[in-house]
Amino acid sequence: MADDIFKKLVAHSKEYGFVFQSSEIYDGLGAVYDYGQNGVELKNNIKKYWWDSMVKLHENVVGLDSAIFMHPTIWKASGHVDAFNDPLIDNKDSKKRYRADVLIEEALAKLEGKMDKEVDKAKKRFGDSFDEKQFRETNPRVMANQEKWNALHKRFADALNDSNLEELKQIIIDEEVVCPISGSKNWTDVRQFNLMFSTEMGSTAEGANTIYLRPETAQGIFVNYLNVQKTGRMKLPFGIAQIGKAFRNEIVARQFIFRMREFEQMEMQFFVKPGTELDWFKKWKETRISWHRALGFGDENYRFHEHEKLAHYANAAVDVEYKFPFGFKEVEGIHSRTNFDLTQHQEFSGKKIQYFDPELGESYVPYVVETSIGVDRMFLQVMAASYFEEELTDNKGQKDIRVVLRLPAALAPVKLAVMPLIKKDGLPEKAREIIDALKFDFNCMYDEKDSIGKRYRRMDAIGTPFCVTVDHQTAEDNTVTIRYRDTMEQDRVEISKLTEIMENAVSMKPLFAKLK
RNA sequence: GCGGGAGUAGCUCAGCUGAUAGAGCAUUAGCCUUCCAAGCUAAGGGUCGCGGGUUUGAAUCCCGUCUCCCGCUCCA
Repeated sequence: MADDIFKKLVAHSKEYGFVFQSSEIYDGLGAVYDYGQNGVELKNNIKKYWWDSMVKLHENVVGLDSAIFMHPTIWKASGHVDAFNDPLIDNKDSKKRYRADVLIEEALAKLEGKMDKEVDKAKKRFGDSFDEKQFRETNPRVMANQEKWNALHKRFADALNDSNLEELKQIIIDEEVVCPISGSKNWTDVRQFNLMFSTEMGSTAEGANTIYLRPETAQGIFVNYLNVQKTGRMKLPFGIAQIGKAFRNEIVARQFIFRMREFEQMEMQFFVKPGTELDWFKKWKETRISWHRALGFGDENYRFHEHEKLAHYANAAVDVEYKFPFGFKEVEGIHSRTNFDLTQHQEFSGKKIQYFDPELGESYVPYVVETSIGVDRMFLQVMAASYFEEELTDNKGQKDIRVVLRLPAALAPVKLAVMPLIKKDGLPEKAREIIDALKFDFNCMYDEKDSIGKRYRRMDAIGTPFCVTVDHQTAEDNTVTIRYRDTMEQDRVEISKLTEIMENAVSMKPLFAKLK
């Protein structure tokens, strides 16, 4: 049932130019998607709603746009390099997963065991006069094993050094390593499980450095903390907001645009005095939920999910979850990140990252409260919340399904469609005149093809909140009809009033008024 | 990653056990003019995901591969 709606939503997103699979004509690229002509408008509007609510509405929050490429040491400091960087291999029979390097180390240990056994035996035989070093260097069986060990060890070290995964697998095959559970040698390829994408910077092979595509935008804010604080003369508490792309090489990326390998984040890091972070955490929690609720998708569809297990950097964490067709899922996270990140960067960079508190007369590393929302998840949430299939009955008693995207007007990709009732008698020209007057302020669309009812439905499908129709009366008194997407009702209004009507209707101000 | 299902026109799908690729909607052009889809006429659009194999002949059978969906697993 719910699944059905989700499928329809995916199909609708494609059919009406919201979301396309990346590289579709080449069979697609896993978990990467493109935004189409309507999708990009909706996405931009979502970003604007967030950006303005953060940066414009808060005197002490400023923006930033940091680069995707960053110094590789940043990811050591943040913990991303060590956190998840192992060569893994699966046994196809037991379906158990092992670290390939550990399996090889065990093979090495086995050889060591063999040699030790020989040594022990000899020790017993010769007693006190036994010279272990000499024995090891002369006994043919020990020497053979030592040679094997040396060769294997070198091969292993080289493979690790070059991150040569094929070689690691070959070692496991050559050493006839078996799975302790299934006892089989039926292995998958060795895969490097690193959530970060890497690339080379520098055009010559010798001079090239491995750098990573950022797996989160937050670090770009932390490393610019001093720049912004000093040049902006910012006083604690203050925040830095950023919207940008991040990349994660997910093992399992699923559910349409919910979990993608390339995605966009809207993050705000709020720097506070140590000891006050939990109060601010609470405050931002309320602010953020009110931002979601202001869109009018129903308060009951949102809930908080408090984290019990906390990440290494956090002392409090909560998710804002929305009731998707496939269940309650996270759209935003609010985390109290303590002073972990700034302290780490202070250590790794050797630069002091502190704030001089004029009240206390002393310096400290600020604590951080983060709000982090996925643009793409938010996009999916808005689509899911707006998609309706309405059953209508026309005056002949015929049943009919109307697909309508009840997008908040401020977010709608197209704000206004202007169309001539029929495409002659000067009506098209008049319609274009109206568009020319409005197109700089509102995203408008012209349509003259097919019956007026059909054109209204097309606009419903992409969530256009208003349709203006030019008819024969327009030439007489300069009025048009304006038809509302949600009620399907219409009013007759003067052309000269359209700008004002539209301005009020598509403004984000009413949304902002509801924010805490 | 494992298991299951799927991939045929822009969308939704039909095409049974091998023999010249279909429908509805959508699109384009023309006619008609009518404020809530489905009026008339015509047209365009698919080497049936891709590669290989079996066969006189493959959308259909076999193998591989890619992508999507569901479940499990993994992870923040």
